[in-house]
Amino acid sequence: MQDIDFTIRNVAQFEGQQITLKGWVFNLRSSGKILFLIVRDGTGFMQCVVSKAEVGEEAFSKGKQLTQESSVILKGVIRKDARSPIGYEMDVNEFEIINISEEFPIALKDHGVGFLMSKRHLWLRSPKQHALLRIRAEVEQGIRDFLNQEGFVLIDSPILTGSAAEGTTNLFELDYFEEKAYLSQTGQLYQEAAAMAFGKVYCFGPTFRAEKSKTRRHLTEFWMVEPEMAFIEYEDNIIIQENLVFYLIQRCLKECSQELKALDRDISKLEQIKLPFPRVTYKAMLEFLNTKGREKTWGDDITGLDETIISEHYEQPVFITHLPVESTPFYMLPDPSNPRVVLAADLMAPEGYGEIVGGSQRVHDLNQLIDRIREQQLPEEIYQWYIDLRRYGTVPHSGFGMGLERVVGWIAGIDHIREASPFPRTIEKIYP
RNA sequence: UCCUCGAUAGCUCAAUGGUAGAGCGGCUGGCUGUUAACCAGUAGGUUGGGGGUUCGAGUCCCUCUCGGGGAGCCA
Repeated sequence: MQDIDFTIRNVAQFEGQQITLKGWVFNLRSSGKILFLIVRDGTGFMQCVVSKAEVGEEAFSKGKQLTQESSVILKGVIRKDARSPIGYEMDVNEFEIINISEEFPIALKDHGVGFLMSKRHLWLRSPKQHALLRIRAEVEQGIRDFLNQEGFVLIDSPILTGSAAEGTTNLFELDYFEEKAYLSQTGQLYQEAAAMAFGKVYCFGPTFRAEKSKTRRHLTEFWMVEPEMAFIEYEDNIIIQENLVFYLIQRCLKECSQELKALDRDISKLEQIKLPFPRVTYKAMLEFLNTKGREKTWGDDITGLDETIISEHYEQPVFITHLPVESTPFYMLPDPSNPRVVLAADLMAPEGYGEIVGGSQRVHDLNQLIDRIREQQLPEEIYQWYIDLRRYGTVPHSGFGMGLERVVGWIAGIDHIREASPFPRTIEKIYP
């Protein structure tokens, strides 16, 4: 029964034992009498040695027919070997070929990203992509574990919505039984409703933006976690955010060291992250940007280039706080002590990665909310249910949204977030 | 939507306006310690589509299509 449990990831437990390995030939080299197979089983990569002396003439010549990505079942003994990157190899004494793979399109050499994305269904098998998506899985699980420990309840927001949440960004429109509906760009407003029922809640799922963005930071479909907390105000909201981000870094350093190594990530950059994260007001950040040659005045957006400048300057994630009221969504609460700004903060990851979290305290006063909706000339009718939340036992509350692919991209140290998604959707990529 | 760069063998790329090539991958053979192995041989092309200039276009011009990078906007 023991060999059923064998995986390359826990190979060390099987030294000296006869095991069965089921997997795929990642690469192979052969000579007249010895065949080296690098086999992957989904958990890792390991070299397996087939020698003619061990398996016999007939089996050996059969083995020489193997190609890259052929599927095999190998039986053999695990042996410690200093030459192996994982410290162990397998001496094969018996093998079965499930399928001789046709010529695999992705050779073991450099390819262009356009080609690799067109073969995304096959590219997932490559070591770096494999490592990246394992890190994504760890981050996702980490987010759930952290929030559950903190007493949050998962309340899924709908993906099909009848109205735009923020009114500004482009939505994917679709026909909903002869009415217009949209793919959700945020679950936040629904989370506010849920927070009034459960206290601390979150949603975690795909969101959609039909903006024609073509940058390393954008996807048209991306995953976002959106916690929302009743009775939590601006300050505590920020503390939860930095604790979550810090937790995710620590967790990946601990659980994904192999993956980070496979990606050549400089983990010292992650190891030096410490709490609390610095906070800089929007106003002070404009002054900083102007010392870097930007010409920013009050009300200007912090653009992608600005984000790069900021996040290359700071070694820690940094909050940009007290954003100008005129350029922020209607639901953000103006600062009672300075109505020109809102009690909101965006979190910038270091090393040039830019914004990963955006959060704010929400407007909870009925009349103030109606005023802000009117100021921004939004269609009041469709927000009636949201306005209702301020009629029936309204309380101060706060929340934030964190982009999964951006966090994964930063932790993994990749240069474009599309690789942090198994099947990324970008402006011109819907297949495969 | 705009700016910019690009499209040549399966892939990554080369080729001054003058006979389309290399490396990798494939195939055949050789090799008992290779880590994207190495050595020898071999097959593989409507140079993205259309139009134009020219004695002659992969190369110059126009246009369309597709793709990379970036802007705006945002997580």
